[in-house]
Amino acid sequence: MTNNTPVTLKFLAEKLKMSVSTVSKALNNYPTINAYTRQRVQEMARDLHFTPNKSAINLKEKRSRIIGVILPNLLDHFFTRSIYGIEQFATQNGYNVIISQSHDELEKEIQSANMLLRSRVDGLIVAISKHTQDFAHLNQFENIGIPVVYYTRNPSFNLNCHKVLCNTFQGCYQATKFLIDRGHQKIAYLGGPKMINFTHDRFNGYINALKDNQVPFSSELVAYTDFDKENTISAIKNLFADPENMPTALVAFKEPILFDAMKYLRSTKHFKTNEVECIGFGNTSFISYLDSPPIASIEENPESVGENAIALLIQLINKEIDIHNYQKVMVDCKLIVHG
Amino acid sequence: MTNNTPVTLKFLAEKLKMSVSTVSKALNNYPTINAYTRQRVQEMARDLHFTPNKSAINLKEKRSRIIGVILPNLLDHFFTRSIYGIEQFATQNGYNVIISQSHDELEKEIQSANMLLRSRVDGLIVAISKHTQDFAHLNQFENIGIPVVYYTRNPSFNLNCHKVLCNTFQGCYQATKFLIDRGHQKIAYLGGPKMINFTHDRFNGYINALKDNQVPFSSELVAYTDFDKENTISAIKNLFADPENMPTALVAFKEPILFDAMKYLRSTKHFKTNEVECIGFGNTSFISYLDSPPIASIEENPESVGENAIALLIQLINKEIDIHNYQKVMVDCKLIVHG
DNA sequence: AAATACATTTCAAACGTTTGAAATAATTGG
DNA sequence: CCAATTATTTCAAACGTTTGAAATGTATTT
Repeated sequence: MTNNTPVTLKFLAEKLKMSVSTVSKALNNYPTINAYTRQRVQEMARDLHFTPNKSAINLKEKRSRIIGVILPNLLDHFFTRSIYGIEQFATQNGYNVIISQSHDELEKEIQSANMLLRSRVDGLIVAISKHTQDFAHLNQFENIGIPVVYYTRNPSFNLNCHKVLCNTFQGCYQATKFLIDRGHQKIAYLGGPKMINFTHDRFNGYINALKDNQVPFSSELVAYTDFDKENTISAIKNLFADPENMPTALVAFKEPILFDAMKYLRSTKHFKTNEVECIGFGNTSFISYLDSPPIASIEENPESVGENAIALLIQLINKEIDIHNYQKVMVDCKLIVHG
Repeated sequence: MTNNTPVTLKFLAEKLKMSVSTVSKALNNYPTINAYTRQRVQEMARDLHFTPNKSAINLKEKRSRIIGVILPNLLDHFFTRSIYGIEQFATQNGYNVIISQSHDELEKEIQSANMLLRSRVDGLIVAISKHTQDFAHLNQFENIGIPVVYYTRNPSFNLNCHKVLCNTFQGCYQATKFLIDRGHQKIAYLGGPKMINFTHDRFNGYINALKDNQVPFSSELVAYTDFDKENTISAIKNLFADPENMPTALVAFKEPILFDAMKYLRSTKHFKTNEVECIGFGNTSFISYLDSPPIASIEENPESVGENAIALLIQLINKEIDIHNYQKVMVDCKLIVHG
């Protein structure tokens, strides 16, 4: 059953007793090929299950129709959802996607970059690891004309790159404003790792919402954590340390962290009265199953961020935008108020 | 800054005034190449950022070092976790992974398959769509010698394929046994769509656990649903219809469905007394945030399923196992009891 | 000094495809 | 019926790499 001579153009040509170029042109519907010939070739190709060899075509055409994606982790909900958008858009436009996880390690990110460079991807989408300070492994791509789009996590100090970002400032501003409008004056802010660039954008959204609405700012209402539960709890303890001056609301930089915080608060007497209204970034689908859900979520639209990233990348590949005409695309967040 | 003449072997050869083959062999550490020459070549390659063109190598070596993965959906937690395992294992073994979503549609699955076939993937891992009855688009691969491994979702009636599956029978048996051991005699079973093959394996696990422990089976304790919330609730209503004969425990085929069920039950008086103990397949990380979590979860080890699939695939690619010597690998589930 | 052995480099073909130029065949017009 | 047109097919080079065979260069032996 297994056919061991591969069905190539040459093989078809021999079967049909014509030249390789005729076969090739017939399959590609060249107008100079006689209609009857074309039909014969296409029939034979179908019958023998001819499949053009992409490696050969890539070599000839100097492109791969493959887009590389490097991201920290495939378990993070944000990235999973963005990949969903990227893959879908890519397929619609005739591209394949190769995904590579850096596990938030620089060394693995470099390996992934080199692997994708060898594979001659037509473009690269990357969410950098939290340790990435040096960009040589990523700049290689642009140096040989392969466009790179940074999404979400990006080099904050380096302006010379294409970026697609959540408008996390706007999201945080909106959430804070929402809480202010509900009458809160003591809104705590629980920020994320300071090495991730958008941590600061979010903080600015918070600050600006306070300022624009004449709510006094207090540094005692601000704490930072990372993804570790212990750190989150100790941050929360600090925020809620002074019984005279308890926050009545909380904005947190990511929902899983918020859930840890809320779980802890619920375990203390303060929260039982339900006076702390919480909002986090994410909009996890599981929220509907929580007994005491956050009052709202900041939906970051990861699918849309992914789609915008690949849409921009494809424009760069097609040279509809010059590779050095650096773009910055912002995708707005949306405040989702729960039940 | 942008270098427009690509750095190829030929380019290096001209720079170094030697032949292309010397350069190639020097870079590949051929012992016949003089040590000094090798060093000169490797230095020049490094300085000029030479990157071998994989398309050319693929064409020459008749392989791509790419593995294709087709799965229904990148939002399903099971698949996301399995991809995590697949990608990691692939990278460690020098393979890239191209992922393609079928969105549970046959038409899209066929498109994905054809795309991956053209890309000349070295092997294919596939979780079929729930509508896949005909396998022509997947059989193409084996017909030209490209191995295919089915994972999780697989053609139940077709024995002639490689399979890697969760031992969902064992998982369901274990869960049911656990509930019996806790004293339950009326254990309800909420099954999934009947067109997914392992639905029946799970049911058999349930049935066998009952039988082996002399717990009477009643068909009134069994209902089926799909992923739709309304269907789940109406199934639950049926299961808990008779106040004289209420189940005291529940095994559900997937956690999100279980959560819908539990939420509904909680909204009725019966559940407030907490007499219904629930277990579902999945072990979602969010369980720790639920106020009334399931008593246990059936961990399906998706990463391990993914890893087993790709490990088998690589053995098939390397012809360590004959492509027609069809393998069936079972990955055990583990019952996780929640604190 | 010729013969032999060994080290090193180069040649040339191949992988499967595309494509402009050249060749050939078929058709038309005068 | 020959020249001019047009239609159709084939040639040949190219994409970047690998690799066995052939060629060249150098050193050793007699």
